[in-house]
Amino acid sequence: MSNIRSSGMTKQRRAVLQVICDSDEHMTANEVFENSRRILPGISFATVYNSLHYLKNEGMIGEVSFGSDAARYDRNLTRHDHAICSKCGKLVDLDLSIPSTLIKQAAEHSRFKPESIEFTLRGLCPECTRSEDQK
Amino acid sequence: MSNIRSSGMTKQRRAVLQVICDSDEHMTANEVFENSRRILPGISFATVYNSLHYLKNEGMIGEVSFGSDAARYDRNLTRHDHAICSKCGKLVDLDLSIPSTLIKQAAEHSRFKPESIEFTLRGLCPECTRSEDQK
DNA sequence: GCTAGAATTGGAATTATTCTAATTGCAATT
DNA sequence: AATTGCAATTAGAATAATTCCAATTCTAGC
Repeated sequence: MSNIRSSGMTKQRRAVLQVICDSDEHMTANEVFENSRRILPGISFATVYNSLHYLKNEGMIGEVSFGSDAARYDRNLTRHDHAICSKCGKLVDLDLSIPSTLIKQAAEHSRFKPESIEFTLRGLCPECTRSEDQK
Repeated sequence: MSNIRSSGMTKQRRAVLQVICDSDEHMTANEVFENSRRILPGISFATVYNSLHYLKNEGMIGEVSFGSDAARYDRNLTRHDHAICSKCGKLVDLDLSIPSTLIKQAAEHSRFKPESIEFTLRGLCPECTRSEDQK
């Protein structure tokens, strides 16, 4: 039962979910913790992690990560892609239409049973491109 | 100068590079450290990280990461894609031909200056698919 | 209401990564 | 060829990220 009223939905988990749903950002676990404390002052870091894992498993939030930085969590559940700046680390969402032939190709090559697919562009964000040009 | 003989190529960095080039795996920093110690017993963990970052910047090794696990490093420098098992975490390389229209689309949407692109398939690996079926 | 078992929490421990003071090595100068 | 000053590199120590597991809280059956 992945409903907001389902039994597993404790007040801690609801607080974590609310924090993520109220933000446009891709937050780190630490940022989620800081914000969750405002709603539920006694919540522990471990519980935030438990909640993030739970909510991810229930399909209520998404997790992304790049390089060796901390993982990030967001409310965007629809399939989407990412662009990440190789200089400042800025992460933005993209909506691309991935050809079904590409998915088929990937599934065949890997012999995996596909669940989801994702495309990542690495490059310079507009701000960093500008500052590179000035050099 | 990203040459194996360039001045920045210290014995520590050479050891780290050798470890990665001698392995088929996508190793964590910890695994690289363990193996580097065999070549250069006194090397520190921090130096392994420094070396990994240096080698990555020089384009001599690749870094990938998924979810909140540790980042992984590999020798495969050619552009390639990944499939990751959502159950056991197994990571395999894929070679897909990404249509140039997709790259253009991504660059336009994000307004980023593209450097590299990557496609990720999440799903069940053949082994996990089999064990799921048996349930 | 009581009890056993399952689910959840959070303090403590572990693991991953970065910071920065100390060291090393190079190149210009004597 | 030794000396100096500077920049690059190293690695111990600190910090940050994540997980473990004992204690606690729920829940269902009696």
